[in-house]
This record gives sequence, C-alpha cells and structure tokens, in this order.
Amino acid sequence: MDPSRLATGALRAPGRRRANVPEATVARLPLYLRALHVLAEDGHQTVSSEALAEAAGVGSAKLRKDLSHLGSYGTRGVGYDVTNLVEQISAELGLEHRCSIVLVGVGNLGRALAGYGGFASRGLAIDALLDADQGRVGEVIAGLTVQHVEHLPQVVSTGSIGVIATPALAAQEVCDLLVAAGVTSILNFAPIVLTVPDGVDLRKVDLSVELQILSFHEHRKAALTAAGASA
Amino acid sequence: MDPSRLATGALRAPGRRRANVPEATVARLPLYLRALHVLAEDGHQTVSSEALAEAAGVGSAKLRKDLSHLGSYGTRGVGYDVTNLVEQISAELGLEHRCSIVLVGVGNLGRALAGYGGFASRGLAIDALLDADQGRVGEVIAGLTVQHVEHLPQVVSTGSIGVIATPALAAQEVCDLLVAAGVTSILNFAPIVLTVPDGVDLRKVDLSVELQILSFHEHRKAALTAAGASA
DNA sequence: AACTGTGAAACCTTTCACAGCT
DNA sequence: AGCTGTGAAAGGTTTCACAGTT
Repeated sequence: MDPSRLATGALRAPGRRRANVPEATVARLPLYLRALHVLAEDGHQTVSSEALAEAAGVGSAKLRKDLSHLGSYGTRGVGYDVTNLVEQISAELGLEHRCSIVLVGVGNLGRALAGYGGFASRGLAIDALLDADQGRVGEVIAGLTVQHVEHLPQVVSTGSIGVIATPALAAQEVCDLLVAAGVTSILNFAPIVLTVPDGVDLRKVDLSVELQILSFHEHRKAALTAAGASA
Repeated sequence: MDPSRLATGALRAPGRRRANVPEATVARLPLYLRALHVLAEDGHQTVSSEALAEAAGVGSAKLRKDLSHLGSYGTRGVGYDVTNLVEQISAELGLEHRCSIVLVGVGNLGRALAGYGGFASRGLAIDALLDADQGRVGEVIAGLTVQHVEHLPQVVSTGSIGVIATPALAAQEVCDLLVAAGVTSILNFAPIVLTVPDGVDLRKVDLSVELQILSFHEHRKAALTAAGASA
C-alpha cells in the first residue's frame, strides 16, 4: 500500500545481493510456482521462459523480467532448472517454514475455505478455526475443532496469517482482535473496508466486486456490438 | 489483458461523450458504489470527495480522477449528489438490467457462493446452478435446483456471466462449454490457468495465491526485523 | 543456435497542486 | 471559502529488442 516504505534503508543486511522485488512480480510468483509443480510432475528437468510463460498464462518477456528480480537462476541457451527454480521461488515467498493460518468466521464461506484443499498442497494450511457464535464452537470441520474467538491470542503465533470470513458487520472487530494478537498479515473476505495500523498487510477478496467488474465489461461489449450494428 | 484492444476504433458511436474508463478505475467503481449505498442509508444527500474516499479506503485525489472519467457529476464547493452518483456508477457498470449469473460446480466453494448474500443486494444474483455430478443434480441450494451441466445452453442467455467453481481438472472443459454456449465473461475460482478465445473476459480469484502473497510480505517483514536487530 | 538477462521505450497509474466554479 | 476537475510530474509496469552466454 505504501510502496515508499518498501524502499527504506533498513534492509542493507550483510550478504544481501538482490534489490526489492516489485509488487506486480510478487503477485505472479505463485502462478509460476504452480506451473513449475505441474512441469516437475510431468518429468521436465528444465524449462524455457517461453514454455513456463505459456504454462503460467503470461508473456515470456514478463516472466524473464520477473525472474531476473530474484537473481540469475537460468542458463542461457538452455532454460531454467525446474527443481532449483521451485526452491528459489518458494524461498522468496517464505514457504519453507509453514506459517500458521487462523481463520475467523465459520459460516458458508469459512467452511468452504476450511475444506479447500488448494492450500494444503503447498506449504500453507489452515491451523485453527474460530467463531464468535457459541453454537458453532466445538464443531469439527476438516479435522479442526472450532474454537471461540476469545481464544485467538492462544492460537496465534509469530508470523501467523489471519483470514477473515465473517459477516461485514463483525469484520472490523475481528480485524482489531487479530492485530492486537500480533497478526501482521490479513486476508479479508468480508465486503467492507477495513482499517489497520501501519505495518500490517491487508489483502481483500471481494466476490461481488469481481462480478461487477465483469458486468462492466459485458455491458461495454454489448454497447460496442450495438454501435457496430448501427454503423 | 490486452489493453490495446480497448482503444481500438470501433466505439466511435454517434452521441458518445466519454473516453474509455481505465481498467484501474473500473476495479474501484464497485467500492465507491458500496460506500455510497452506506452513505445513502445513513441519510447523506451529498458527499465530498474527501469523505467518500475515506469511506472507500482510497485517496481523495484518486477518487476525483476516477469519477472524472465518468463525467462531471460533482458540484464545486459542494460535493457529489449521493443518489445521482449511485445511478451514474450503476449505469457505468451495467447494473441496470440484472444480467444472469450461472454457477458451475456445486462443491464446498460453489455452495458457499450460492448462499452468499453479497451479490443479491446489488443487481447481481445467481440464477442457475449446474454440476457434472448426477448425485448433486436435483439438490436445492439457496432456492435453486442444481441442474446437470448439459443443460448449460438452455440456462445461458445473452450477457450471462459464468462462474467456475469446479475442481481444477474440470475447469477448462467447463470453460469451453460456457464459451460454446455464448458466455463472454467468466469468473474462475479453480486454481488453474484457463485459455479463452479473444473477446472473452476472464477474471480469476485464487485463494492460495492470495495467501502466498501475504506469506511473502510476512517473510519480508521477518527478514527486516532480523536485519534491524542485528544492526 | 538457442535462450537468458536487461537497458530503453512505451504505457498505465498515482500523486501533486492549483485553476476554476458555486 | 470550499470543493471539484485536471494538466503535469512522478512512479510503477509491460513490452521490445538485442547483447551476451552457453
């Protein structure tokens, strides 16, 4: 959110050799990682920027530029070593030491997230489920027992990621609780603008926003074809 | 994806007065709309760019620039008329004529999406549920009966938006079916890269990608504090 | 010959600062 | 006086094209 802080001096650590990785690049690293896993399972040992870009759904120049921000891990004339690149990207994303994920709000969406297998595969899995509703406390979902939201401080450890899947009205309160418990990275599914202190990273996923964006494009296309028909 | 196409000649329609709205602006219009609805319910008749920006979680300069792309709907010295602005943005997003939404894949996530109230409130609601699993066909979720995916052509109408909530392996096939049925706007929740023909808009929501991005920031913060401690 | 890594150009987005309207 | 609308500057991202390496 405040990119200027990304560039502040603090990271002149002893043996660091790389500059800051641009935000747009970070957002694509998970895509490359996923594509690489598929390639590895297919038995590929190396991959060209062209092929990996294709698998990840981006242009090859973009891919090379992105990877160049992590360092020079390719071999000219050959391509990238799949296993090595998986390791480099995983390291960059901090996926070595599985950080814990706590999910607050076990409604429809929370349940779906808890049961979603996509996380587990790659170093990320939900470790705790919490809810404010006593009626849900004790229920077992995807192998985890739902705890009352008051136990938040006990289930949070350093480096935990918080996921908010509560109704909009409860979201800010839950967010404050997460921050108070020391969480500095939050993913919000509630359709509301949350406020967090400096130093806390907040991302949001808003389903109806996505649909409205598509609605815009659909609307525009309809207008275009109507205009085309009248021309 | 290909911004150049957005700027092609085709839209020189007779009475058009506005230029193209930038993609980044489109992505924020739904946020403004939501904030405006809240303000309207609170009884506000007008709102300043400062106040609306605050409510939407953006800067006021950005908000004004965004709204200026839609036209001049504010009054200097006063602000924006809430009701009017809601109408203008709704029109821009094409939320007048409720376009139908068909959701394919009624697993955990699909169920959650079907039951999610967030859509219904604002011109967008799911109209049909489909699944490839005969065991799920006939089930009633959120007032809708699940139909077999073969009925897709019958439930799709012009301007429909397709939502894919199937497992990754089925997603491309379902996507192809949607495209064949005439859908030109698709929202994909499956963790896989989909290929669509030109002219079809594709957006994706990937939960594990979001978590991995947060993991990166968490990791970076940890590295920073470690470096800070050693300094 | 094949392919990476990267300056430079083109493009898009955000921020600033203020002219101009009410 | 207060606030919008907008050129211009600053910053970030993507694309191009090719030098350099294996």
